[in-house]
Amino acid sequence: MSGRDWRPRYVQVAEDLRERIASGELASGSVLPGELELAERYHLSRTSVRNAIRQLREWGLVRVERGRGTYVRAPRERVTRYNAERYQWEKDRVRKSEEERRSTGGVEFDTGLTVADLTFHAEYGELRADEDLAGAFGAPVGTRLLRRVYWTRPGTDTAPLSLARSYLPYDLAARNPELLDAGNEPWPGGTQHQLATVGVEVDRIEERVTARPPLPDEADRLDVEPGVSVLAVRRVSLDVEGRVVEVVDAVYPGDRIELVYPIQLRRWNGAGERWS
Amino acid sequence: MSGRDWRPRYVQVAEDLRERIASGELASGSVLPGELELAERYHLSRTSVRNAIRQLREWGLVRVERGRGTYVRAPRERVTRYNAERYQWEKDRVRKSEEERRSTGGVEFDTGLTVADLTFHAEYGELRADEDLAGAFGAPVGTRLLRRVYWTRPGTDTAPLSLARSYLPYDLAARNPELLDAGNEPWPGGTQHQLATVGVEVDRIEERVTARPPLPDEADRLDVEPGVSVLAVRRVSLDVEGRVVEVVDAVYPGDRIELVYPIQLRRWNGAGERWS
DNA sequence: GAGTGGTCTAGACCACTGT
DNA sequence: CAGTGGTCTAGACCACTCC
Repeated sequence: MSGRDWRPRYVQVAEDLRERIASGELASGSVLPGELELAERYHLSRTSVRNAIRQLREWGLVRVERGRGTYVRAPRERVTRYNAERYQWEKDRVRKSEEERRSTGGVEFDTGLTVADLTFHAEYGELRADEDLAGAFGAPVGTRLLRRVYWTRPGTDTAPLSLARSYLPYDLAARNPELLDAGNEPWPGGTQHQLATVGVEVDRIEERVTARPPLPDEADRLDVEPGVSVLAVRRVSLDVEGRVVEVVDAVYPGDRIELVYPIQLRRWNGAGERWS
Repeated sequence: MSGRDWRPRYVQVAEDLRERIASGELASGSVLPGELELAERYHLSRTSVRNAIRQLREWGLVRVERGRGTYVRAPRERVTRYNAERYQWEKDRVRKSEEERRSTGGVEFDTGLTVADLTFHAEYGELRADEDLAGAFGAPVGTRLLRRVYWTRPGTDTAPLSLARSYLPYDLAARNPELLDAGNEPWPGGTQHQLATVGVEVDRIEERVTARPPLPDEADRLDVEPGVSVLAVRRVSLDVEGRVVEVVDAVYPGDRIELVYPIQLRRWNGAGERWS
């Protein structure tokens, strides 16, 4: 370094380590030197080194494991989700044969993987709508809901790609008792097919996207460092009569997922140069 | 507290302060006691108190100002952006009179505010496409681009709602020299009208949404604490011939913005109960 | 038992803000 | 000037992992 560097020392250390990771000197998967050793090397206290490491965690560059060490993360490839196309694809699939439906699920749509490569988890439960959910359903507080929790991940990876809480009106789901049994998951054809078995055609889906730091349990399950961001998506499905038939709160690791939304505008159709 | 609380002390302090803020005991806008005083009150070291305050910052509950103090944030109302409707509305407006266009801009569409209530900033510059932008435009690296930086905020608030970098192919923009002059901003009618003056009809817009921690300068400008998340949106506009006519990289404070995307599915149209 | 990261202490000096 | 938050030190004890 030539001249003074006025940034705090711990920022300089973080920068230095960042460069070493980027250059491959610290290969992904390898262990960083222990905090005491880093402190010695950089002539700093352990506290300052820890501050530097906190930066690296927030940047998503390292993963810290208690009692073991600090590891360089594999550069994460982003998975791109085309939700609009995906839901249409799921809807089209509802009317295909069970065999066809069984062969692929929604995650494969994103990743190209087959069912065998995926770890899938589902938990079912019951719930009374709180104010928030009641508002989403346009139903009274206390309405009985079927609550389902999912997480999916590519079998090769250790990191789930999504964590989703789905809510269905209990009375609606109960029309087909099979829908109340978590043992039937993964359901061939997905939620839209499940809804179809009780006579519901999904017509319109609205996604509300926000970003926030992960809650502690989400950080665990999605394997994101606390301090990294997650995308929180609330997905509301409406049937052809405009009734809310499902509400999903999904959480994605912000650094591994990219959500793509296409917006088609109406054409002017040969109106020529009418602008002023 | 009854029984042992095994969480770290600083987490307990953060929780305690969180509850005091939620209950209104610490009103929004008010100053927290200094770190030394908090340390004394909780019988902790200043370091531990600082850890607690770091949590509150990540939760977006307090804002820290150096040399002044730590302030309780106003609970942030979320602004909801309906981008699909918004772009259609902007497109429709292209063919309205200049007077009509002049009266409202895009931000008002979201907030209901009028132009007078808004602070608007634009900077123009030139740029050669790097690999990333060249890929987005489907053009060679080094292609000349017009680069425009915007930020907007409600005049009453101190916090910008968005920070956007827009890129246009320079040769396209140069067909109307007025488009090269930042002095013409805010342009009545927005980008779609600007493009219309050089003969472009925008047909399709694609938004790619990700989440990440803010860069230091973004944290400054958007007034989010470092550690809080931002929504990063890349918006690509295509004209009726499928050419990329604009690329925008927009950043929104994740805790103040909600992006809504409607997804309309094709109807089955009286096909009846064909599911198996 | 040795090594790791997580928490915590009791100091210190600094730059910045207000009066 | 006094008070604030930002950085930094040189220790300490703990729970956890691995051998």
